[in-house]
Amino acid sequence: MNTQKLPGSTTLTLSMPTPKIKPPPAPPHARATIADVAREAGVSKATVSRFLNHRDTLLTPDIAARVEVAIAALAYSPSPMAQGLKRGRSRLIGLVVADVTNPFSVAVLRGAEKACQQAGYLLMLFNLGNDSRRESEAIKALTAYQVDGFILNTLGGDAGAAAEAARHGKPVVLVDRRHHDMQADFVSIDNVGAVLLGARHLVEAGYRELLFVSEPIKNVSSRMEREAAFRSFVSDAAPDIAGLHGSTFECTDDDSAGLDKALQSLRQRAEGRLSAVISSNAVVTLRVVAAMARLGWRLGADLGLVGFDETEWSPFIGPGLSSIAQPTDELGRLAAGCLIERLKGLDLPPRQILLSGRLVARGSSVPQASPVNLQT
Amino acid sequence: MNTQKLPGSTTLTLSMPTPKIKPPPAPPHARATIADVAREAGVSKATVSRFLNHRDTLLTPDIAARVEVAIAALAYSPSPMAQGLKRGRSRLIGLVVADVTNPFSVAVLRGAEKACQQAGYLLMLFNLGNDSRRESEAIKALTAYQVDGFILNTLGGDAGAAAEAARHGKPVVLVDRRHHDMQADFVSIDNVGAVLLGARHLVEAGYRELLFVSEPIKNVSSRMEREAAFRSFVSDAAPDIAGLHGSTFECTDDDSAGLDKALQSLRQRAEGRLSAVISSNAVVTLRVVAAMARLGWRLGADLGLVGFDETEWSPFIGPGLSSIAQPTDELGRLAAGCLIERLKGLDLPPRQILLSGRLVARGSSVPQASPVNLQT
DNA sequence: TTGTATGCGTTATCAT
DNA sequence: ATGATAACGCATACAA
Repeated sequence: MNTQKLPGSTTLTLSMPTPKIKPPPAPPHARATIADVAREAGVSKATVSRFLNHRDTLLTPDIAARVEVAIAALAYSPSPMAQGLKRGRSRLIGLVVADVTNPFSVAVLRGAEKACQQAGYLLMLFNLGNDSRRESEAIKALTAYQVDGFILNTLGGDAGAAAEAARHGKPVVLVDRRHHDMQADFVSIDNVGAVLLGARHLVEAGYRELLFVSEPIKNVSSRMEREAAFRSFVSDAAPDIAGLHGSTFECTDDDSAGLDKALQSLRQRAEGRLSAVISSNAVVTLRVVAAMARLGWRLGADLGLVGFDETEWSPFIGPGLSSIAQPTDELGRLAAGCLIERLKGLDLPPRQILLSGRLVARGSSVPQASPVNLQT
Repeated sequence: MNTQKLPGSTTLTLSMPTPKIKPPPAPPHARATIADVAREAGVSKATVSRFLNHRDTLLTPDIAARVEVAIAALAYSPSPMAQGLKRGRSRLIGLVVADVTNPFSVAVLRGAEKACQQAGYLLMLFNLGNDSRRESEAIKALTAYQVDGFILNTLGGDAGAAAEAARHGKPVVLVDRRHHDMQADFVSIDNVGAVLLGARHLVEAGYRELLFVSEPIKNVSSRMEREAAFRSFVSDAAPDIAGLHGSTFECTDDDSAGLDKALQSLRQRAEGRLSAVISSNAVVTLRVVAAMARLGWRLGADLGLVGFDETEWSPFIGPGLSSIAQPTDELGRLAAGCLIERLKGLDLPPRQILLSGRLVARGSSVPQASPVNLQT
């Protein structure tokens, strides 16, 4: 043990009493490893590991104490990477979002992130930028990182992608948009109820010619459900309400002219009856508002409007935007909560959690010409 | 090799011709490892690894081809976890955000996420929820995961935290808020220029009694810079402009009464001169708008307003909100870009990248009583 | 109760 | 040019 070769060390002898040949006392600012702690505490790595993971299996108080101080002294914390490699799980949760631009997504993100943090999970974010083709890419990248589970708020176009994740045994929770027959928890607003809330409100306010404006339905479940709910509301209620009529319109990002035309023909159809729009989310709402600005129409008076998603700016658009508020924070929290329960071992058939929306009535749904300055 | 013990396998012999004892051909849906590929291609793990990482060191075309098909056949992709453990880097970037609620943060996040994705990095998100005490917690959690670098948009109150990250050799880029004398790249809007843009615009429009409204300045650099810029604009310009006067106000989340009072005393001070507000970000802008709604004042006519941050809803608040647009997407992209350059080995002294803002003039900064309906 | 040894999936340092 | 092998930091089955 004495005459070992120390690479790169000449045998110059200084006035050091005991040469103390221990391996270089750890490079200045590298993270301490479990081995360092073990050495410091004079125990084996296994003991340290047990102290960390199985505090139930009794250790000698003496030893436990030594390990504890060593850990504190070295500011040791285990490497999640190594743990992940060994355990197969990572305390990471993958969050895939269709579009971070959408206020709804951000709000959900916010709730989910908070819940994850509290449970000691970190979030890996993947934004699709509304490009559904990248969905499977996202899942792949995230599974590569051994995320323990997924929160998905995607178009679900590439159903296979998410399904594969589930097949790998990773729990998945879908938010707002359900994928076709997937084994996964699902957290969403009660779309049927929410649409009813908005539609009834408009009818009660006196509007009769209704238009449901949505982003391209494609196969997005929430859009389909909302549109279907609107349609059936109209056909159910029409017999009882004189002059009630409804139609729908899909509005793309780049075709503002099309939207203008749709709104004009709406009022034309109305022939004196009051007409109104239900918009399927905040992005669409803003498009409708922009169209009305172009047309020089007044919210409420010339055209009623109730939009999905309550935002901080809803109160301040024109006479105030009436909206159908979603409990976004709660949705995010619940989604994360579901996932974490599963990760803790909960084994139940897929659940559906439907939260109800809340109507926030403002000036955009009152037909009487309203004073045009701001009001809360 | 024949009579080895297969744990849990009785020696029952079926009509299988060749027993083909190879280790269970991989549990159905586990990810393929480099060993699987090696076996499939009939080469060593080392060769596969070289094929992946050192395509420059020539491999026999024959072998390379075999490896290639094996990889494709098994849909193999390396485990970032294992790579991280071995290499010490993870292709992960930590993004710490003071407040995901702030539209500015989200916009930056969006730009950064895109750039990272393109460069093959994934984003780990940590939201502080405006709780600066959790800053070091965030850094710690993220370093634990071996993130290769940080993008920080935080209060910087806990300067030590970020500094420590830098000390660990991890590159750091600060967005919008610089920390006290930290060795890090810094990406931001040119605050002085931006404030000038807004202030000059208001003065040109005829406003004379100016109020700068900000969130609590604390030690946040961007808030300090903006406030200072406002102050020096006023003192510089006052000699040349009759009746010009300016003051500042810090507005907290919960004290709407205080804001109301501040605005009222502003108009009182004005004594007939036109008064206006510059707000330091979108959150504050909304607070000011809310206050004006409470007071029943008209934007532009009763009080001028120019706010930092252009949003999708800016055009539709009252007569349109005049704003100082920040190139948020670009800021995010640049931040990520800086970081990735560093990760590629670039070794330069810390850079400062300042982008200039753009004034978007709308109705909220024209004093003439404007038609109250929406206009773009 | 504690220590020893092995393996998780990679990469890198040796040989060959 | 390719193959065996030893880490990386940790958890665990097994031995003591």
